[in-house]
Amino acid sequence: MQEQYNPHVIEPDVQADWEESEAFKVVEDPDREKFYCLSMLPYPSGRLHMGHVRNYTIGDVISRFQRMAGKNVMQPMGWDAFGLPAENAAIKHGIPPAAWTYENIDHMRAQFKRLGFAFDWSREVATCRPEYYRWEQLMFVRLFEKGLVYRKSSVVNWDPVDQTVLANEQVIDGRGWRSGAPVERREIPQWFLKITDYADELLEELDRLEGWPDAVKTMQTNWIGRSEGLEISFQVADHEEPLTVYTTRPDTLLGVTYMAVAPEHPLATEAAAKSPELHAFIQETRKLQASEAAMETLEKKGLPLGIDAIHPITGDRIPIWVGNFVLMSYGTGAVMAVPGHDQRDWEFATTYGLPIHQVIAPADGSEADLSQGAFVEKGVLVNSGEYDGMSSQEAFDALADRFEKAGTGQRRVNYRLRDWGVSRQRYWGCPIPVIYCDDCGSVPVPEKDLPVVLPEDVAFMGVASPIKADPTWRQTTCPNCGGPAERETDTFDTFVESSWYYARYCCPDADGIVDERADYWLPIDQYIGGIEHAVLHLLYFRFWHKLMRDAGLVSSDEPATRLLCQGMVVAETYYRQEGDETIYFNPADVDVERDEKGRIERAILREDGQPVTVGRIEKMSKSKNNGVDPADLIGEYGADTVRLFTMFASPPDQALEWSDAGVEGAFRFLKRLWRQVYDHAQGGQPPALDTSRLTDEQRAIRRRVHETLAKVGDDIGRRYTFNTAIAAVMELSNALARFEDASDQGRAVAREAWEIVALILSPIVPHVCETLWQALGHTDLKDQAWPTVDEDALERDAVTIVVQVNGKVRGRVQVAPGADQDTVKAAAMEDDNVTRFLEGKSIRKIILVPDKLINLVVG
RNA sequence: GCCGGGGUGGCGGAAUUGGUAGACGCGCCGGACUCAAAAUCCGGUACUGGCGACAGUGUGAGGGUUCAAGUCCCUCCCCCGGCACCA
Repeated sequence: MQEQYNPHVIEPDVQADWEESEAFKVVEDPDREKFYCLSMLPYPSGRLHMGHVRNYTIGDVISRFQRMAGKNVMQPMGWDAFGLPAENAAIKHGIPPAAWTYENIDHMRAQFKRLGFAFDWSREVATCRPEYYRWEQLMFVRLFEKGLVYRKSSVVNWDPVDQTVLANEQVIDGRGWRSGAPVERREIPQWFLKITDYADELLEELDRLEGWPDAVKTMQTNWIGRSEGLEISFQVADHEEPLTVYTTRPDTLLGVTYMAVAPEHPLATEAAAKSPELHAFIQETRKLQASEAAMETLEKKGLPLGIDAIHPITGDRIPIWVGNFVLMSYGTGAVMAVPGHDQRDWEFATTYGLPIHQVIAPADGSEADLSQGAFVEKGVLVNSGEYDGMSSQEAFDALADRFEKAGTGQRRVNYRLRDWGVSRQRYWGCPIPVIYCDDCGSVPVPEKDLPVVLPEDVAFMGVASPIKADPTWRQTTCPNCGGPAERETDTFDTFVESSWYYARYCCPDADGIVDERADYWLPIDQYIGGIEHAVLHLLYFRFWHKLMRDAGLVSSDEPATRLLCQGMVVAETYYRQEGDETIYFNPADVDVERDEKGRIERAILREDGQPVTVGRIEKMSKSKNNGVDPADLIGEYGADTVRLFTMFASPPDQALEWSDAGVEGAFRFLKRLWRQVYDHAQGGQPPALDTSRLTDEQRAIRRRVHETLAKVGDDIGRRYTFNTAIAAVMELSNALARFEDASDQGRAVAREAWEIVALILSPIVPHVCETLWQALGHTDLKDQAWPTVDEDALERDAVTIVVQVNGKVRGRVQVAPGADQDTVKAAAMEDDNVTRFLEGKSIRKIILVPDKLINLVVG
């Protein structure tokens, strides 16, 4: 053993050994309990960032712990390799997206290996390879045949200059990010998967996902947004077609004072033909962005169409308006408005001087002031003729019965969830396997003709997709009639690839979507990824699993039993304002000056010695220039230090604030630990531990060792609070530093302690622990089991009880464990400070929390 | 706008089921070692008052429940994530 801790020597050695012995390669073994630990696969952007390091370190710690707990652990890795950034790189630098992507994958794989993650690399997949995406095309074809796929028009952002569809993130302040041209809304035909067919199951099974965070389950519940309501048809004056709306509050029907339709609604189109003002308004709404956030925050505007609906109960004429906030693609493209009892309707009615009628009164008999805002709660009907006095629920039932009998309405369960649009008008994605024939329509590509391969050796001319720009790629013949036909040139949403990769890892060489090995490994025992995926990815992933189940490919209902959502990695920002421009400086180039209390006084750019402004703490990003390159850190401190700090700085589900000084601290701890074990090992092999012959001090330190062992096992194995596990080992290491006992049994106690430390820290810092373990006279820590707590070692002779008087701490007393109230009280009465606060008062009540606290309530 | 999460010393955080607020680490202050510096080691460090024992205050703001509240309830403020074509 070297005297100095040198990660750059030991880490490559340990990693070479893992590589040689294929230490983390696993095969199915029905006789052993399996554990499938999966971290969300990365997009190969080029270099690892700290978010990756955090995500995969968490997964690695859990994997290594479960391995020590005796499970057959699979931890695979792969690449979410299709996506927009590869196309951007191609457009900017002229490199084909495929070449750019493969280069990035090679670089990042090497970085992963340098971090010492226990991945089974034999299962690696890259989603941009035909041998991966062909199975996804096959799945689509089967869903097509099952009727779970359909094509309809939907809205996209259109850049009129670049003549291309823009992603929401490519629209900045309503303009295309490259062209700067105002973006338009455009409807184009696209493919959809019927996720709404599974809405009920996706909702109900959330209740059974006990290992998922409540936050995720709540967000998914709200996203699916199941509601029970009534679909009602309103006659339109001088029109044949009725106007159909859906409402969850039919009890407010008598309070309807206007209707609103989408700008694309046929009634709006009809009215606009006669009114230049309406025409101009509708044209204006085309410039709005397609995103929901943009729709919801825009100023609500509208104009009357000059067409009236007929109220189905009163027969009154109700004006129909066009509203910029109504979307044609949701529901029927029309809504009924009840300004008295819906806040958005109230605001619109107030702006445009539309009447506000109260039809619901508070159930408790109080008054609702509709001049201040809508009364949105349920209550008792008023001003509603024969329905007056009914509760909201009674009125719901009465009105639903009435409309169903009359055939002008029906009860309906509605979902906020919309079907999944999977078409993207981009090149670097999986081709959608459909052929268009003038005679046969949309025909799925026959299974024998799969995969439809995306050409990889392409050049970008401008921004257009090379397979759209190339007139020959799409030419084909119809598989049905043999006539000339064209291929679909759209590709899949990349969420499709990430919806089933976890199943492919189980059997990466299967000749089919998956084979029987999938059912050995699935469901995933622990899934780890960012909270930003709480809804979209995690819902599509659950949906696709059910599609595979219903196709007979897997037998479980849900893909993952336990989910951990890790927080972001954030860091300080430093900047200077130069005119309109904000220039950000990397924290590595800035020196911070502090006052004598450690508060930041100012920050200086090292390069020019001039001050920079200390900005707020933000997610690490290129734009804020506050990223830290993991490669640099590994080069300086080694992988173990980076892993240790990442796990120590905060609990996994919270934001992790980067701190260079904190990394130093982690490195210092490993150096100290190394030194302590080195000093101990210099003393040679101690005799066997004889627990019957220990001194009080030896027993005390041994109790701490086993307490720490129990706590760390609980923290890593159950609570996933790796930060407190590390803190506990640090405390133990501090205690062992003060334990200077060179006697035989003293050294035997220390030996046991250092062995346990090496074992329990090994999931987090595997390289240094492997080396220390060997220095303590063993071989191969990687095959060791998690140590067992010696319950006898945990026994105590005395406990400290906190003494409170009226809830304030006034003293502490030592008593035997399990002491009863009278004993504790008697001990407390001997404390001068306690009796001081009891003087002249009588004890009214005593509360004892056994072995912890006694509260004397006096008055 | 809607849905979800968060706010505790100078900083990251701990307090697991309503029971000692501030573990552990960073920073800072003081000391040892050194010709000196770095590294390392030792001690101190929520705030206010006090030599001290100790007392008072304190977990975003305000209110409430309780013997006891960082933790439960109500109102409000601020920050972060998501909002269906970023991944």
